[in-house]
Amino acid sequence: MSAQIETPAKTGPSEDEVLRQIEQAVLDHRLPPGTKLKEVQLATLFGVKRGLIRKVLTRLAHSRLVDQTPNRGASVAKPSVKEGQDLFATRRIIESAILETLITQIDSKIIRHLRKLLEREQRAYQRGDSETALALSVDFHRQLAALAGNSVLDEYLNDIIRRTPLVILTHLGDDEQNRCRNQEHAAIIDALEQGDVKKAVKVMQQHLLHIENKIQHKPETRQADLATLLRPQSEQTLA
Amino acid sequence: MSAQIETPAKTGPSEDEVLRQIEQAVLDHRLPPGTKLKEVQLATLFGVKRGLIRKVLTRLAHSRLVDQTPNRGASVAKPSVKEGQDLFATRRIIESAILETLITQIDSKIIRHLRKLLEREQRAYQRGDSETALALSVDFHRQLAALAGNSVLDEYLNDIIRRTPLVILTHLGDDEQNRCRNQEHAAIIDALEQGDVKKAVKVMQQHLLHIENKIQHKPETRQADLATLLRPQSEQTLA
DNA sequence: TACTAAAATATTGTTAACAATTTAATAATC
DNA sequence: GATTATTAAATTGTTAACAATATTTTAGTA
Repeated sequence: MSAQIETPAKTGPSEDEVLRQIEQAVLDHRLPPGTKLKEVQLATLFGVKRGLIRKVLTRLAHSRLVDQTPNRGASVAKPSVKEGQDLFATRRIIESAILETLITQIDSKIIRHLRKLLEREQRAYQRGDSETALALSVDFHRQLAALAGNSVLDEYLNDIIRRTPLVILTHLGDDEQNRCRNQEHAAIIDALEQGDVKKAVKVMQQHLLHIENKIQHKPETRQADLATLLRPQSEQTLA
Repeated sequence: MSAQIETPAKTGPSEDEVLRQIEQAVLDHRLPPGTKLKEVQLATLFGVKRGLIRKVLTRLAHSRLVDQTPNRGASVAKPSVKEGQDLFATRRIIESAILETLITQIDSKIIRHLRKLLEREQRAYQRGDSETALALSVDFHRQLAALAGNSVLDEYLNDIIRRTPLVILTHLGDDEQNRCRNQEHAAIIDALEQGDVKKAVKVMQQHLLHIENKIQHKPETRQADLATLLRPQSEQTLA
């Protein structure tokens, strides 16, 4: 392989790409709540200008993933207990509505699609790949929202999903116990297949309450290394 | 009073103030969908720098109140029929959930507060002040959301409320017929007072469906210019 | 006139330099 | 040593100048 002498004017990632990568890092628990997001550091890390980062941070703050204080910069948001409770309560409402919307258009193809996703999730879990398992369990909820076909509900659920890790890490800690149990995902698929919405909704409610009920007072939080952002790009395999 | 010779370095409105004013203008039907939002024009209008406006437009686009196309600037969003339907369907879900949350904490004080608001709305309507009437009827829904006490539900309802005029003006037109009927607001208060959530929810559903059902195929005032039609594949921002 | 091409204008996008502020480091005082 | 001042460094915030692109106007041609 030949050495590259001249720097080839590498064009960095776009604004949306940077945004997505930071969102993904939060989702993957690589960026814990409270992490300071310094502009020059991010700019060099992503290979973009500071102005780009600045704009992205503004957008992230607008959707409450980031806290911005004048003259003191941005950091990954740390939702209050109240906000966490409200978020989960709303999540139950939205996810129930998604199931009720989805049931009207369930067919065997959708069921197969969901089972396939679930299978991958289970396999990842069984082989101890908890990182992939987490991503796939998030995907399960996302797929339900997308399949329901209501773009606004989809939008809102995705907003909630992005903010959920912040609540869990702030108030519960990064523990296997605080994640989706995939046998409940299985039960939801079963109920959908049977056309039993009420049951599907009930399981979903319990599924979410399982975590929600734990939200009380916080344990600890530490500052994370921004360089973890360089590691990532683990392709979140999405069908 | 002495004449002021020197220009006193008037400090313009803040970023948030500019944002709110534009949002309010949309809410008041003063800024119809499709209106071009030119940066310098807005900057001089508000007495701020262009950079400020630029940031505000980014935020407005992030919450789908504004459409932004690279190199062609921003304009007030024109939601599609599909988006309009999804928005209204979601609104029914959210407002119902708000009523169900609110009912657990209803007391005579809240009822009095709502009736007072309703009275002002009715008076404004009766004296032909349709601008105030519109604002107050919006306030009715907003107050319900605020009183329910779930900050995320509140956030989402406000998001929907801000986007609703865009749907109505794009697909129905600025007509008295396409507004809240305040006798239905009255019926909702009555049901809440009686502690009858089911009835309150039912009235709310009808209330919203009254407008929602009209959304069909657009009377489309859009003058299709050839340049836009010939432009290859506008990038669809996927949620 | 109707159409095309070219120039002029207007508008958005980007950048680097600088200002303002906060944070960290060092020195001074008790 | 602990606490407060003082200085230095780092970080965020702002701006004006310029570049890139789009739009309008004008001129040219059949």
